[in-house]
Amino acid sequence: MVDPDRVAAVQHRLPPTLLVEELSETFDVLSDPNRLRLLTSLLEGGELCVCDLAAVTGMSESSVSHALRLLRSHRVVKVRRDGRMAYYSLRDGHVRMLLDVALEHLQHEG
Amino acid sequence: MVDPDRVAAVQHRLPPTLLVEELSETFDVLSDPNRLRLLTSLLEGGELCVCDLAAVTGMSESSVSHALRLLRSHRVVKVRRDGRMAYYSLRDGHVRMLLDVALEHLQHEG
DNA sequence: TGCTCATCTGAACAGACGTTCAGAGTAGGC
DNA sequence: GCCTACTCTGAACGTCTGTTCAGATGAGCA
Repeated sequence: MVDPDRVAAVQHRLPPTLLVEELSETFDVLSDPNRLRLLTSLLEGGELCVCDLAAVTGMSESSVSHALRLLRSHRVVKVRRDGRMAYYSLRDGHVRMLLDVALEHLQHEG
Repeated sequence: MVDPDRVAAVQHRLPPTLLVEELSETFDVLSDPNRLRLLTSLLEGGELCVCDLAAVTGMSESSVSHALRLLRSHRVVKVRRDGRMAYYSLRDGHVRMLLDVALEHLQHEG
């Protein structure tokens, strides 16, 4: 260890373990290409059913359903049931913000 | 398929495959608790060497080195060499923005 | 030249992840 | 009732990932 004082100071200002893990789970949800395609589809389409999401993204309907379940459990998307149909949409605007900032980062990467 | 017109319209407005994959990689970098701890340490500490980062986060120095390599390859952190020491710091402000938006999302989750 | 320390690296192992597959549940049309 | 269509689910399989371990590199110092 080189600078014990700074180590102790930084350590005290770290976020609690639980929060760090929740943050990592949030980013994990966005770390899959197919899930990102589902979310951008909902960004453009507003509200779409499972079978249409499968058609847009080229995924199987089963895979879409699994993915949407994960997104739902993290409160990223919400579902509206109508008969046998299930219409999914984004739950709030944070997804778009996260995508925008990440896009900016990529552009500044060179 | 329920709404072929909308499916085609949304499909045309999806980002290209390569971009989606780069986006998912960016979020993947942030999807690990230990890597997040390293980044928040750098947010607080400004510039820290590998051994101090290991002390702050409780990780092994080998694990820290592996993680920093990944962060470096994605242009999230940069390194300044001074003799046998390696001092790491954040490369730009996007990390803080991403963390802030994700935190906001968690608070609105309920 | 030797020795120590900070960092880096590759291999290997255990655990997590996303897909496919097969099947169940349910609503609507006939 | 019967059949079809949309959605959901659990198990299983291959893949990816993060850690540990052992060792290599390179800089500083005597």
